[in-house]
Order: sequence, then structure tokens, then C-alpha cells
Amino acid sequence: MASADPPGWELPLLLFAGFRTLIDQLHAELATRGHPDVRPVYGFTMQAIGFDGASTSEIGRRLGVSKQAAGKTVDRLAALGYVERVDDPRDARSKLVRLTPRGLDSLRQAAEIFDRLRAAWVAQLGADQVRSLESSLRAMVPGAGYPVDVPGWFG
Amino acid sequence: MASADPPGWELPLLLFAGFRTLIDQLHAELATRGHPDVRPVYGFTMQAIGFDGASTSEIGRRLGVSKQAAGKTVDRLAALGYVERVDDPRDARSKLVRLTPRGLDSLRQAAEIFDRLRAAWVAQLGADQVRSLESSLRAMVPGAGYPVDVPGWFG
DNA sequence: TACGATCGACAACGTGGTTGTCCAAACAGT
DNA sequence: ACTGTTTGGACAACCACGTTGTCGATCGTA
Repeated sequence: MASADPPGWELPLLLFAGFRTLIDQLHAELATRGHPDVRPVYGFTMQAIGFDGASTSEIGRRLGVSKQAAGKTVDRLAALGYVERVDDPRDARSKLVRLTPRGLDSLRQAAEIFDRLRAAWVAQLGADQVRSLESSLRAMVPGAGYPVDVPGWFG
Repeated sequence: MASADPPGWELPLLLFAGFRTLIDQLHAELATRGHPDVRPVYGFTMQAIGFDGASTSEIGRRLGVSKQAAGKTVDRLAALGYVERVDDPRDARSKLVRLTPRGLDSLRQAAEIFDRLRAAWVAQLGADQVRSLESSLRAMVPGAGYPVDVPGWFG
């Protein structure tokens, strides 16, 4: 029984491989839908900005990085036309970062593609297997929420 | 049925959260065992070096990065005392990168910790559940091998 | 009104990746 | 045995992405 068990180091590698496979497929598909220059980090950042917009400092807090780092990422996103900075009418210090129509489109497309990818897993593994995989992982990850602070990790 | 399904974007987040949880626990435990300054990237790099050692170019190929990037990482690893460069007797151009006893120890400890972490998952989820999770992931990741080229990705 | 907290900007720096150039050594073909 | 092509490693410039620290302007509150 124990002899049939794979070594423990396979588990994290498999989890990462699964994650990476999905993210790679997402961006390949995103590229064919008019968003060739969205990178994984940008997707997470736009998710942190949300539909209502947020200040740079707030984005940093949500991503778990400094406001300076968040500001730089916002700069790149702005250069690509995915977000825009507008003055916050309620706070003269603050500038609100908002998704442009292009940014909103990429988020909507991403959500739709993720649904398709999950459907592909269901088609191959069966709905029960995928649901059980998800519930197993939910049980093992400590935080109640999801890790939005993916950038900044790896160091 | 379909209404009970979570949105597709949860799946990659859960996979990443699981991976990250394991890696974080590994390094927390590694730190208490005399290896506080091993970072995720270093672990993957030492794995790529292996017990027999390898040239910088070969390490780069295994990690999926340029030989220059591999060289820089080897420099940092060498500064920490985990690897050493020795002249390759069979090739005067080449220098062999070898794990030091300290490097070997960190690799052995990591393998042992990963086994314990997997055992913890088995204790919580049951052996069947963990095995089924692993086999599901094996079925969905395209490459036969494991992704050693984790650094260099994320961009 | 004055004081502390927070906003965004700017600078310096560390890490980890990329190209490109260069020389010396290895190798393969004639 | 000579010659041309590959290859290994060093060096430099650069980009992406993160960090701290500092600063002036603004906000909120005592």
C-alpha cells in the first residue's frame, strides 16, 4: 500500500503543472481573441482592480504588494490600454484606477474561457472527479479566501 | 447540477493555492532545519543540478532558461554555500557545478518534508482521495515529465 | 488649528530573466 | 592536420517586478 504511494514531491509539482496548464491555455486563447499581450500578472492585477476601480494603494493591499509595486504594474497596464487613471473626486490626493472597455473585455473573456477549460476537465475526468478535486483543495488551503496576491510571491 | 458547479476561475486558483501552501510549508520547515535561506527558485535549481552535477549551460536547458540566467542563480547558490564550481576534467571550457554537502542535505531534507506533507494530506483527506487527485492531475497535464522549468515562467 | 495618517511620486536597489558579443576549447569534415 | 562550426562561460546592457526610504500634498480628527 505505502509502496504504491508516489513520493511526496510529486504532489506540488502536479498542482503547479495543473495551474500552469490552465493559465497557459487561458492566455493562448486570450491571444486569439484580441488580447495577445495580457500576462498572468496583469490578469491578477485587473482582478484586484475590479469593476468599480480602486486606488493604487488599495490595489497594492489586495495584491499583497507595496503601493509602489502596484503603481508600476498599473503603469504597464495603462500603457497597454487596459486601465486608466482618473482623479478621485472625493480625495484630491488619490487617483482612481479604472478598467477601460478593453480591460473589461479581457476580464469577461477570461471568465468565459476559464468556464470552458473547467468544462474540458469535466469532459475528461467526469464531474464528480473535478468537484472532488476542488473540494479536496479547498479543505487543504488554509485561508478562507483565494490567493489574489500571486505576484510578489516567489521570493 | 450545473448550477452547483463553481465558476471556472476557481480551479486554477485552488491549484495554485495548494501548490503554494505546500511550498510555503516546505520552506518554513526547511528554515527550522538549518536552511533558512533556501528560496523556491533555489530548490528547483538544485533539483536541476542533481546528484551528479551539471554544467551551467546544461542547468539552463533543464530549467528552461538561458545559460546566463542559470549562471546568475548558480552564483547566488554558490555564495550561500549550496553549490561549488569545479573544473571539468573532460572539457577545459566547462566548469562542473556540484552540490556541496550542505546542498545535498537541503535536498534530502526537502524530500523528507514533502513526504511528511503528503502524509498530512492523506491523514486529512484519505489515501484514496489524494491518489485520485494526483491521477486526475496526471491525466490533465500534457507533458509526460514534470515542470522543472518553473523559474522563467511567470512572464 | 494643528497633528498624524495616507495618497502618489521619485529614487536607489535586489533578484531573476532576456539579448548580444566575445574568446577559447571541442568537434567534424576534408 | 587544418579549417570551419558549435559550444561553454564571461561580460554588458537591458527589462520586469519586487523592495525600502523619502517627500510634499491632502485628509481626518483631536
